[in-house]
Amino acid sequence: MGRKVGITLKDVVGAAATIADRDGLEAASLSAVADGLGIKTPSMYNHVAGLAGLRREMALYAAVELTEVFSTAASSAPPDQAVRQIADAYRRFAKEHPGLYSALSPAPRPGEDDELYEAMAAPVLILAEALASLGVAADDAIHLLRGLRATLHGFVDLETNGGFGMPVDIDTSFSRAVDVMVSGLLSQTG
Amino acid sequence: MGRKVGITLKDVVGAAATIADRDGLEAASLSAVADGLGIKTPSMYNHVAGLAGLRREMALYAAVELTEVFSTAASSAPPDQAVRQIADAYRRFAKEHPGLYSALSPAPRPGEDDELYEAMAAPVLILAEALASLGVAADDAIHLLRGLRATLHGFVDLETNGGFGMPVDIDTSFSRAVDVMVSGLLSQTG
DNA sequence: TGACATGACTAACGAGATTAGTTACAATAA
DNA sequence: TTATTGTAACTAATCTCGTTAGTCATGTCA
Repeated sequence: MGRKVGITLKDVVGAAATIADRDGLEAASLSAVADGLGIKTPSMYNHVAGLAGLRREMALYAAVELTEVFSTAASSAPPDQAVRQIADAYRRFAKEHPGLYSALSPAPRPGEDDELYEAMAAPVLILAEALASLGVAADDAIHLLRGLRATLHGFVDLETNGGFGMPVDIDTSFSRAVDVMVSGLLSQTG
Repeated sequence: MGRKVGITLKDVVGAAATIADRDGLEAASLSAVADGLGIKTPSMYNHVAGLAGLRREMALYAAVELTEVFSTAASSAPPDQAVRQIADAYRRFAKEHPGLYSALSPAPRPGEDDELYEAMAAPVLILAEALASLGVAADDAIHLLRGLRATLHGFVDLETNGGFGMPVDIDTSFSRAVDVMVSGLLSQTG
């Protein structure tokens, strides 16, 4: 007993992410993750602050990953295509990592967890920059950013939770929704 | 013992909704609802099929309520204002009944629960009619309906889960998002 | 070499969901 | 009126999880 197995926080979050992406966030319980790592449930407390702590680490990891995904998408395209590239990357991330994606909600209240708050703000800032490069007026920026975020999040959330019943091509629906939102933004701001 | 208290399914769902709207869907556990009704947890099984059954009844109730809210909103305005009225009513419902609203997700897979499926389709149909009255082409109807649903759902979900950090007027953001989506729809379809 | 921090462990408890079996009451049929 | 039956409450017991407390082996470092 007491054998050190050499488990790192990365291992813990990785195992949790794997379970969550396969079976849903709820399935990534302390006991399931411990099982996956080959340790007993109470030993999880040597790595994370209980279930809430595990969820927090998953959210942090998800935010960092999403930031990188956004960053790659934004820089791999001409500025006028950045928003669309980010939108596609967002949806791809959510579909490939549904468990991690759902770990991003709810967001911490301001002042509750600054590190996580910053990490979750990062991808939003990248999207904001991409919008700015399209010529969105600074005055309207926050409103339009919110609208676009709502459309992106709402779409992938409905999609992964079975909200779209009709067997009509969903890729097309997404592309159209992003087009409507982006072109709508521009026509409003001139 | 064995006293009949005269609890109806309506009572059960009502008590669950009250708890869920106040403390979140998770808080509406079988034991918490039983407590609220003054009965023991196992007696809940005389009214609903376990926790999953309770959630299902809550979703059904929420869908019926939302349908009525949509119906009222759609008929209390000229056709060209119906979509906006529905959008506002949608957000109001989600903010007044956050627990019930979150009970609407996930949706049942087709064939899994026809009654619930139909009930949840009803408000979507009302929104579809309102869109049709704006002159959206039938060909595009499904894509555009999905886009609008995504924006509405994403907005209220982000709002209630603390996703909007900035202290900038959220009513305005919502109104702008709906405007963008609706006018975008129209310009795309000609 | 010995003290200490780390990270595993066992034991124990509480909350919640669930199942099985029991019982009181009300309505209805003989 | 009385016997029967269904409803809806109950207790008892079990399982899974999360959590805390306390223990112990191992590697590091003075």
